[in-house]
Amino acid sequence: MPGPIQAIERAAAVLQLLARGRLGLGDIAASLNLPKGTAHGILRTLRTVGFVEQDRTSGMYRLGAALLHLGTSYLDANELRSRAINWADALAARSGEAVRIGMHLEGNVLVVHHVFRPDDTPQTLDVGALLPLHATALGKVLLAYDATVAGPLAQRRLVSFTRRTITAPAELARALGEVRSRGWASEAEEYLPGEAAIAAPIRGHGGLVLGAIGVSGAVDRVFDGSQRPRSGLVAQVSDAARAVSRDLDDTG
Amino acid sequence: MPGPIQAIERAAAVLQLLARGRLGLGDIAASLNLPKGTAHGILRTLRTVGFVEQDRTSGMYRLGAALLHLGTSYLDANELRSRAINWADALAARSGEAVRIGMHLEGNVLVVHHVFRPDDTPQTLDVGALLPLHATALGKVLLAYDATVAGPLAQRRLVSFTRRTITAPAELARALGEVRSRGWASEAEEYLPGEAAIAAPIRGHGGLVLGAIGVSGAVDRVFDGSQRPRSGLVAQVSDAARAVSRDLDDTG
DNA sequence: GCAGCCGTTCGACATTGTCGAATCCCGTCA
DNA sequence: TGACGGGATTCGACAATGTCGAACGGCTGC
Repeated sequence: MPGPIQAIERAAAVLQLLARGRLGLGDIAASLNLPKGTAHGILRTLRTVGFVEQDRTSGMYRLGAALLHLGTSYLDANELRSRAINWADALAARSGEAVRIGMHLEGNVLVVHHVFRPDDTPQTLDVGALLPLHATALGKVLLAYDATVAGPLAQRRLVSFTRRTITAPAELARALGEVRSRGWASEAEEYLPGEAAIAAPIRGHGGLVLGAIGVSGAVDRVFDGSQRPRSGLVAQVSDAARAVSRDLDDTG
Repeated sequence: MPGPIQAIERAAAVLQLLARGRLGLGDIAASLNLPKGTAHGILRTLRTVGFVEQDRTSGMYRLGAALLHLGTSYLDANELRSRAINWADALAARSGEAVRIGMHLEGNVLVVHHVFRPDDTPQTLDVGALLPLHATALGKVLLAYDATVAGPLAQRRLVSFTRRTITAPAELARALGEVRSRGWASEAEEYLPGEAAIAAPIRGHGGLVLGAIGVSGAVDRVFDGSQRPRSGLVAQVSDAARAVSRDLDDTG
């Protein structure tokens, strides 16, 4: 494979950096080990195409509006998401909980679809959000079934979000074995206090795991009195996952 | 201003192209007047950074998942949106209609926020969608108040979406004058049959129009018996727009 | 009014991307 | 099965292009 184009790689790195928040030219140049002049040229170009905007007064750079449209255009073309939308709605209605669909992206779970819990409480849409692999039910499913996901994670430190986050690699490995044997994953207060989740794998052509679908909600609704995921919810999630997989296999 | 970086400009053009749908290498090269080899190098680079994906079997290219995260990261940093969220919720609750907030992007209205109509009917989120300037209430507001928006549009043909879409430049100019004198814009079945909308400008520092906020819904709910926008709704929208503007001015 | 910081410009250099032809791969049709 | 065709991909020589670091200019806060 011949070499990638340097300027484009650098521009992408700049965008990834800015996704974490607005930065000044100096910070950007320093983070990427680039001369200020070079970084400025990249920024200037990204600004002309609308991928980056600059604060008039402070001079700081932030992401631009054109990226929003590109991001949502990705969603429209996403096979997994478009197939899963109907099943996700049904799952949310039946389970009474919020439903999310996730895929692997560079050591994270990328949320590609989100159906609000069917009640009137205000909720924030987290389509496009990145979640940790090891602390969410969606992520555990991806880790358990996709070798290309699990490999890179071995290098990374398992960061702790709550007291119950799994941070020991051995313990995570055991949990993933359990996921594989049961065919679904769960999580209680490992990422957000008071929140629990259940997820199952979505499979494509030859059983290949493409993503995960799951419900999440208050821990006392998702888990029963004996600290276990409610079996009714588990069945609903598993059924939905199988339905999406069948859908993908039929037409894909 | 020194020249922008060619490779990055081209990469951006490729992404904009792919936002319209998946394409083969040949199509991309032809559309951009590039040799296939050059286009391939750009695509290969965009693939390594996750901005583009390629179909294993057909070889076709489509946008990549990394863009989704960038797009939503833009939303998090967007001042206008974050200020307006609370007011948009309130407007939706009071009016009983869907609320959208739009900004100008390259001759279109970019939807940066969307609150569903507060009932149980299924609705699709169109944050990130691009709407026409001349056929929507949000767009008319932007056209009426922002010279940098109106200028470029003069060159473009006014495409027709329904029988009621304004396609004559003179008629549009008259309508925009009316918008300026009233302080708000409306639209009935000019974009989607059965749909009507009302919108008002959101202003920043020195009265500069940054975007627009408005409601949209069934034409017989938004308009009254005599084909005019319901005055109650107009007042609600105008109030919301003023509230957001004040919010922006206070802290911006 | 001075010092330091930060974004921006500039021009010489050679690294880097560009180009178009040649190659490979795969699905299709004879 | 074998030849065809359309597509993606590779390759290497060329020079156009991006890179670099130093110098500039405007701003803020001492």
